[in-house]
Parts: sequence; structure tokens; C-alpha cells
Amino acid sequence: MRHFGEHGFERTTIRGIAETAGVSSGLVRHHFGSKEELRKACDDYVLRTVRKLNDETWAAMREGDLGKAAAVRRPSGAYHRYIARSLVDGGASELFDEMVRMSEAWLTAFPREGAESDVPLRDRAAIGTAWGLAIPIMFEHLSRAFGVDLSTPEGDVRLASALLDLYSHPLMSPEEAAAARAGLKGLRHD
Amino acid sequence: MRHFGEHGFERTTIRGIAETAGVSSGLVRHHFGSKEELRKACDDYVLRTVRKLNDETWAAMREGDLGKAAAVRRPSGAYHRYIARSLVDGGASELFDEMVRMSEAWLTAFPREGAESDVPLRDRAAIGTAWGLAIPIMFEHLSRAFGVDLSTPEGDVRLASALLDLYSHPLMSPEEAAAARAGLKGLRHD
DNA sequence: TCACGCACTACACACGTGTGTAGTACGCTG
DNA sequence: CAGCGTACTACACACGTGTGTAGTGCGTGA
Repeated sequence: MRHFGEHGFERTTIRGIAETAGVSSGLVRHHFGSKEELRKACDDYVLRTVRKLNDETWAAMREGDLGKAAAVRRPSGAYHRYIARSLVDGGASELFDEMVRMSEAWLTAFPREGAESDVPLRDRAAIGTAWGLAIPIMFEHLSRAFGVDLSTPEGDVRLASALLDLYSHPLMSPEEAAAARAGLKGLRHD
Repeated sequence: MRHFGEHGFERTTIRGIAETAGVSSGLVRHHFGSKEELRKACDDYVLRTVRKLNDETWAAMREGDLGKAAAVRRPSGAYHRYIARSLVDGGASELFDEMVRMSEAWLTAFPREGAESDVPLRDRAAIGTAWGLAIPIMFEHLSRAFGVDLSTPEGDVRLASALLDLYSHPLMSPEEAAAARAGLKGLRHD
């Protein structure tokens, strides 16, 4: 997964993986059958890991332990690059869909105040998922923009602060949104 | 760019590009020198296009033409896949940084109400950029989740509606945010 | 007319890489 | 002890692909 994440699927060589693992290239093939099967094995692993993380977060939230809930998501950083690649290559459809379902569950469990929207729950969950994934996907770019390595403790706090700020303050006023919505209705698509 | 976007840089072959273009593979090399130079040429083109789009959006906003401002961003859809790949491959740093600067300019020009945050403007601009890019990057996944092809007019309206909803309604109440912020301060990183 | 540059093609080469095959050492089970 | 499956290695092969080189036709300016 480190190789796939750092170099991408195509540029990753079985020989390279074998060397990192300290085994022969034939062994990798022996265990996984083919490069494609190896990728699937990685995808499965990620999916299982994300499911486990989600369950643990639920448990932590039920206990009301916010710190633990946040900490539980930290180790996933090791797979950031892999997930990003996989998502863009189009291979992680299952992962994305699963995360959308998770988001739906979260939105249902913690409904937002004054929410009486005609926007489908699933639509909001989908965009929320995409926004959430945007952070690991563009991790290096964000680190550069922030001027801090976001994987460090201080970077993590900076990121979390910014996210909290954005999550708790609407970017548009209700009037602006209404105006935009009105403009949307009258929009021509030609 | 279509080839790079659809198959990724590594899987894209000069011969394939040449065939699509109806010329010989040597010609591609003759004009661009190497595959890497060809990629740079594409990156430059995207950067110029994004700059132009940004300028046009400013102009439309100055005229108060919201519909035009929205319409102007539509044609960029052709480069969705290319930009997504490029961003994840790490090659589009310049593009990302430029977009962060653009976001900063937008946030400065249209400040949000009651904004008295200690979160740096650049941090918010960076995350805003990542969120914005998340849509084209995960376009196929979002389309699947929405159940509509988001590149169609109806899909576009669905997407815009959901975005407006999320932009105009905070996901967290001030109290929740304060609690989380407090939890953040006491968080251990070990 | 002639020379020159340019767009363009055809072809060959070197190399990396996935994959297939044969073979070895080792532990387990009857 | 014999048989057998398993983890593992070494090696060769076929193939795709970037790149280099030589060559052709054509438009243009002196």
C-alpha cells in the first residue's frame, strides 16, 4: 500500500514491493496471483479498516469521549495516499459508497438544527464524504498552503481549528443562498 | 489531456495520443520533446484556463450577473479528470497554490458576516479550495451517489442545490464547535 | 530554380515489467 | 520414513513503450 500510494499503481513494480518486503518478486505473485489481485487485497484491507474505524468512532461517541473519537481517526493517515490514488483511479467505488452510507447514518443520528431542507439526505451525505476525503487526498497541497506539515501535532490542531471554524460558520447568508437558489431556477443550460 | 485524464499519466501512451489525434507518434515527440514535456504543456494550459475562468467570473460578479458567473465555470468540466489526476500525482502544485490565492481574494472581497475568527484566512482559503476541488475529483463517485450524472443539466441543479444547502447551513452549532475546540486544546498527541 | 527549414513518418533499439516455469528447503501428517 | 503441500527463489520470455535516427514531402524566401 505504501508503494501504491507513493508511486501510483502503474509505476509501482512487484519487484520494488518485494525488495521493500525483503522477499523475492516471485513470492508476491505466489501469494496474490497477480498485480491486480494484490490491489484488490489492498482495497479490501482499506475497506475493512475504515469500517472498523467507523465502528470505534461510534463507540467513542456513545461514551461521549470526543477526544477518543478524534484520536481514533488519526492512524488512518498511513493510508491517505493509497486512498487518494485509489479514489481517483476509480477503483475505490465500494469504499466511497460505504462512506456515504456512514455519513448518512451520522447525519441521521446527529441532525442539524432547523434542518427542514428539500435536499435529499443522501446528496448532503455524498458531498460531506467528498469534502471529508478532500483533506487526505490533497494533504500535501494543504500542508504547503498552511505552511505546516499537517501530519504533525501542531499541524493537526491548525487543520482541526480551521475545519471547526468552517463547519460552525455558514459561508453564505440565508438571503444570499435564496438569491442563488432563485438564480439557479432561472438558469439556462445551453 | 483526455488521455491523461482518463487513463492516468503512466498508462497513457504517446502512440495512443497520436492515434487519437490522427498523426504519427513521432510527431507528438517532435512537438513536445518528451512525454514529460507534454505533461508540462498540459499543466500550463490548465493553469492558464483556470486563470482566465477566474477573471471572467470576477467580471461577471462585478456586473452582478450571477447566472453568468455560474455558467462561466461550466466548461471546465472537460478538464475534471485531468486536474484530478494531476492533483493526486502531485504535479499540480502550482495550480493548487494559485487557486488558494484566488480563494483568499474571494474571501476578502466577500467577507462573511460576524466573522471574527482567529483562524488564518489562508487556512480557510486552503480548505475551501480543497473542498471545491473535491467535486471534480470525485465526480464519478458523486454521480453514483446522487444517482444522476452530474454533468447533465438536472444533475448540475441537484449538485448546486446541495452545495447551496451546505454552504448556507452550518454543520455544527456554536456550542458544539466551542466544545470541540475545548476538547481540541486538551487533546494529547501520543 | 535552389536551398533550407519544418511538419511529419517509418523503423529500430533498449529497457523495464508482468508473468510463466522449474526447482529447493522445510514442516506436517500418515 | 515417505509423501505431500507450502513458502520461497531463480531464471527466462514476451511484450509494450519511450526514445533515437534516418528519411520524405512541402511551403517559402533568396
